[in-house]
Amino acid sequence: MTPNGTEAGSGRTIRAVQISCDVLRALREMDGAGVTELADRLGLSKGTVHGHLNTLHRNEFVVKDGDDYRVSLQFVDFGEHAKENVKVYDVARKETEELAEKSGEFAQFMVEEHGWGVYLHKVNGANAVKTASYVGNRKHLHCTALGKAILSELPRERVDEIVEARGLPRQTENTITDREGLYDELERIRERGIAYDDEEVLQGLRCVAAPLTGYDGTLYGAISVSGPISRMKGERYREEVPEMVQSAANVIEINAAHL
Amino acid sequence: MTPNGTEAGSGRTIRAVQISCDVLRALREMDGAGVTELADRLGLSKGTVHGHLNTLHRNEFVVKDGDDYRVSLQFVDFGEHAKENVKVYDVARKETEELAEKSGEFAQFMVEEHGWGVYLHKVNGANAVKTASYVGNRKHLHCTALGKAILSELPRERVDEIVEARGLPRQTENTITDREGLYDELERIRERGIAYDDEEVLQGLRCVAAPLTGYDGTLYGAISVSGPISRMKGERYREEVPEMVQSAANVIEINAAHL
DNA sequence: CCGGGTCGTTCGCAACTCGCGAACGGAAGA
DNA sequence: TCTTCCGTTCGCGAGTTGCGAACGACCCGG
Repeated sequence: MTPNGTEAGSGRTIRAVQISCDVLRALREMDGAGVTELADRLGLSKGTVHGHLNTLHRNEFVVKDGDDYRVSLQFVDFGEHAKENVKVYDVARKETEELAEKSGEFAQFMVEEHGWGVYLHKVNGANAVKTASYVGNRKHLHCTALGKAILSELPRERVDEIVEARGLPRQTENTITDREGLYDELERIRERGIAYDDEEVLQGLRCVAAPLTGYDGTLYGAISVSGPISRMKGERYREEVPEMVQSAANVIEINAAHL
Repeated sequence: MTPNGTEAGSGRTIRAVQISCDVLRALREMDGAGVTELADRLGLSKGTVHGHLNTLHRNEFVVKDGDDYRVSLQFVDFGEHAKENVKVYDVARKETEELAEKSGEFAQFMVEEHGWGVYLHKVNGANAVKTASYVGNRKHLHCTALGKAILSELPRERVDEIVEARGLPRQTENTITDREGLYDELERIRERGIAYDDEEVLQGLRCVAAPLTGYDGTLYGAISVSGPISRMKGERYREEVPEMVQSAANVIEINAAHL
């Protein structure tokens, strides 16, 4: 059994529950839908879908808006609880805000879950930069500075597991898409203690990230500063910003020690 | 069939899905738990609970941390989607921030769902006041200014339905706990266009709220300003703040018109 | 170093659930 | 008015699922 599940398929799974999960995922992706629409998409009978929606509705996981069903706001409540369960959440959140202020740039905080990188906080500094990601968004780990910082502190077999499960899809022309290249990059990150993203996600955007690790080696996540290439260059990109990120990371790690 | 489901129980429900929902709710309340713990609490066999957790884990709705299971961060993602589905979310969010800045107090935005009041945004003004509620939190509608503002714009039969389903539990000694008293209060709110909470939630805290309605009568939610009784009194409490709230509500309503 | 207790996990079996498909009723459009 | 589309209901039989017992790993105390 893997330590932190990303394994493909094992043990018994309950068909009815699987169907409800499929229904929920479809509702999320479609931004709401009717019974017939869902039944067609999922290859199920209308009666079946209706039964599932009815059960989910009683449990307040979906809302009914006329004849359309949508994912309910109870997910916000559950999500908030999930965030609170992240050990360093409160400290990291506060420190991310400070990092944004100090740098004047865009600061973010990410953790790993199920082999994905999940954004948990994002703060605009004085010079706002728009990004497509939102809090709760799940992204591949290999193609952002934050994700690579996280991967760099995971044991090799876990990295393999994640690559196996999630793949290394190309994001831009700078994306690392082969396993060897990833290993090399992670090694460089471990040496520096800092991960870079040089226009790998978005043209003209650079990002500097540091992993957050406990003294016992546990990995908490990563924090970063992103900004346009016009401001992120030279000594600022190589020294100044990395030091700010590193020192914020240290503060979080120290505060995490007595939790 | 009710227009916006709060009805008790009708139609077929799927037992396996019901069990998984119970498991998720229990996990949320217990902040994570093991198989045996859950089985005892829910009156199910260990094997059954394990099967459900396994299915939920495959679908990434729970995380496994050693032998404990917890609600996953995927709920954050789903929650974000649910928020985006709220029509006035973006406008209301922005206007809530502005309201906090103008008033210097604590501003909030709430919508109704499944007979609950759900906080969707909260902003601290210059003079921060701590409150227990968080974004995504679900509260009874009858015991806050925001909730009463919402109820005041709902048709009477829907109010009855909600009272039937959720009850009128006492929060403080000022809580309205009988149906007649509630009707009277809602009538006063409709006359003024403004709902007050005079230490009904927390001693020393006052709140001023306005409902958000479309021109066709649809109800979007409510926004409010809360502050300590020391600052919320006299003309400021009766005129100044209500006008600020009202005008913010108008901006939202105007922007909502062309959506 | 051993043994009792705990835990998560697996598995076979029987009961009953649940997915199907057809039929119904209402709403909207031609 | 007739057609079509939708959500909803319902009976039936295949097969899913919940149970309980058994297993193996782990921890702790003796």
